[in-house]
Amino acid sequence: MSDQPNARELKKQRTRQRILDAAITVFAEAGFEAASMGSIATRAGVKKALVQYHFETKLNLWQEAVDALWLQLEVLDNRLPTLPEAPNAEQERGYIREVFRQLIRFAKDHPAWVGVMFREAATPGPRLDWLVERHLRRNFNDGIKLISMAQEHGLLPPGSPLHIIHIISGALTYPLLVAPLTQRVTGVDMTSDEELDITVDMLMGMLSPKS
Amino acid sequence: MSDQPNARELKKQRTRQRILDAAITVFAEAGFEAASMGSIATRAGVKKALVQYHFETKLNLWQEAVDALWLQLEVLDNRLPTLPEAPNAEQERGYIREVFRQLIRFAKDHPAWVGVMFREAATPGPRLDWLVERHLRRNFNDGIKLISMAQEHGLLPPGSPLHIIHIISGALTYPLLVAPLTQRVTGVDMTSDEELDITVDMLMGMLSPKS
DNA sequence: CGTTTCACTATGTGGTCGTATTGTCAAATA
DNA sequence: TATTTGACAATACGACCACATAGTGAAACG
Repeated sequence: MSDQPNARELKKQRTRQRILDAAITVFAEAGFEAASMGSIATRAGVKKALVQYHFETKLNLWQEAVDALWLQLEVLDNRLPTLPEAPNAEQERGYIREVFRQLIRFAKDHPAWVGVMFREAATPGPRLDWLVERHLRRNFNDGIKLISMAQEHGLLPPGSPLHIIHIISGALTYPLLVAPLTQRVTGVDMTSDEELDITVDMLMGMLSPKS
Repeated sequence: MSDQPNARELKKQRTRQRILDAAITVFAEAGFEAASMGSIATRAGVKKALVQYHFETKLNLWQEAVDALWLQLEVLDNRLPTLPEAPNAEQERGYIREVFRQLIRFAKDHPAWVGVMFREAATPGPRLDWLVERHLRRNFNDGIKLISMAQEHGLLPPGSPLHIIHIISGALTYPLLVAPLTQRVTGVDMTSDEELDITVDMLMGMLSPKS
């Protein structure tokens, strides 16, 4: 057969990946409409026609870029701690805190993920439909499951998991989203590890068992 | 002089306002780059050249649209309750709760405001610079002042007002931002008054005095 | 080593973008 | 009523867009 690592095939895959990386960045920064095949090509250091050659259409490039982006989520999954079998209260709080820390750090380390996520989530349309069926529904269900489990362990206050996940997600991602604004107004970089930890600690304090 | 309500001048101002309203909507939905003078003209029911005639450039139209949008904030200011002189604990909690409710309801009733806000806040650039100096710095300082005051009254937990305002803002606006996504995944409309109230109550519970 | 394959390039097309120029015609003015 | 004004329209321009087509040249292959 022909799956020996051809020098030709290898180079092809490398350029493909270069284009994909550039596409992820540009799509996240500019949004689908404002991003252009030309700017993606330039950022990847290739000719515009080559992007078209490898990915046919802009929509197809976007979908493949999104898939590549979501692949990185598996890295996050592997970083998330697992709750010990018979944990004490101390261990439980440490667990949920660590989950929050990993979540917000992942979001910080993958601004493209946050960018794409928010740009598409805010606008109904075929791209959101595709994204929901392809990735987001599963992500969402996983999140709900995590919240429910944490509630059963008394780690989170009771109440609708749907609303809790919105509040937590908002509290964790908002500082990253508007970081350019905050930076401009206050000079503080809310994406630094120190500020992120403060945010997590504050949220933990708010979510702490029974007032 | 000439400020009697000319029939000519009156019609002019009416078309100007029509264009401005259309611009607000389109800019909020599509973002600056993806919004086009043509689509704004079409939505306003006028010819594209007329938009150019009234507002010269796209950037200028955007700035005037943003100014018109921020004018609506004054309505919010008037709706916000004032804290009684010597309030008891009950009144104080009612006060902060009402502030949250008015904030989230304003955001719901003015999706264009939220749209513009987030699209620009997330992307550094000259438009964000302009927006900060023109409106956001003042809005931000007002917010910080409100948080600090609430803290002094024991209405909010102690800690950096900067982080608290981020958490609260995120918790309140995130559900609205990703509402199209949530709707698509769960069928629940997080922008309905009932769901908004649940969110506010839950946030109030988290922020309640001393755990 | 001659032939074929294909990653990549040069060039083109129809469309839309923001912007500029010129024309038109009814209302305001004197 | 004769003239001027100005809100609005018609048209054009160069730039850029996504996408299409016809090469080209070096690596792969028989």
